[in-house]
Amino acid sequence: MPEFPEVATLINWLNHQNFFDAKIKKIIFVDDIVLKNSTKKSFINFVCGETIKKISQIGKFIIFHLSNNKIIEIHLRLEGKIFYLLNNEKSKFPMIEIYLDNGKKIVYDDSRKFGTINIYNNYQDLLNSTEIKKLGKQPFDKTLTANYLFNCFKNKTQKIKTTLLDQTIIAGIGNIYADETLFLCKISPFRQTNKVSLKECQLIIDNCREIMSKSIRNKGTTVFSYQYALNHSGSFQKYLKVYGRKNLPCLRCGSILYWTKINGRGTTYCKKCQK
DNA sequence: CAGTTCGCCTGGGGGC
DNA sequence: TGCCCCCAGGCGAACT
Repeated sequence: MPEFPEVATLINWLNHQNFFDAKIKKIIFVDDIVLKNSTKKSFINFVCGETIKKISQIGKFIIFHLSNNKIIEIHLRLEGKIFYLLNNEKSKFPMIEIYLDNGKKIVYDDSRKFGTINIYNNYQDLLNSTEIKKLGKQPFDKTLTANYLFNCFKNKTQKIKTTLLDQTIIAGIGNIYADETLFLCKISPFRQTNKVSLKECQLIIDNCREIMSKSIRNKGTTVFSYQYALNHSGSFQKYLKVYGRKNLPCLRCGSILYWTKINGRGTTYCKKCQK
């Protein structure tokens, strides 16, 4: 599932494609369920005739900046993908195909239909939107500090695993990087959030950044069907220490890794190493 | 109000 | 080989 490093990889890839002067010509919908604040008709009216200027990231959100300051905001959720294809190429589960006047198309592909797409008249409207406004710090934001985290954590009694997935605190951590970060920090996913020390807050930030940087260098983690482009997958799964390794020996102490559900999320951890 | 559970959705993997 | 069941999970809504 795309988390911060996978979204960053995708955006980096897209920004290296050459569609920035091409005009959007027509849109074909297979399914419009991902459109949240527009209809097929208003979406078509909004984007047709525009060009894409650049693509940026906020947490797990992908931001398409169009001509005339228009914005398309995409969240891939679990299985969403964005492909840049020749007109005669086909992805597996296309939902929206955006045809450009250069013989190619941008395809939003999503087998589970969980993704979301919103449109905004300008960047400020995007920043004022409920889903963006409530986001916390991004992983590499300089203002993400131990003190900030400690302050967010101090009144929380829920398990730290749940808190790390809370996008209003750190925007971009998902299930894989939450488990990996806690393992590196030697913190049990069951630990009550307000029992995490200031020192451990710094550890969480450092380890989270380290894993995410390494993941981005490896073009993300491929589990299930993640691809950042058609037939291009990441390879960070090779370096995962706990996620997907249930019942395998801990790479630090050798004891068997446990798997459980915390707030409905699969969680793999080492009972011995993580306190 | 904080914390937890539910439901959205469907391909694919496991069991038989 | 085919069929059934159920799991995967981000996040908003509903619930406790």
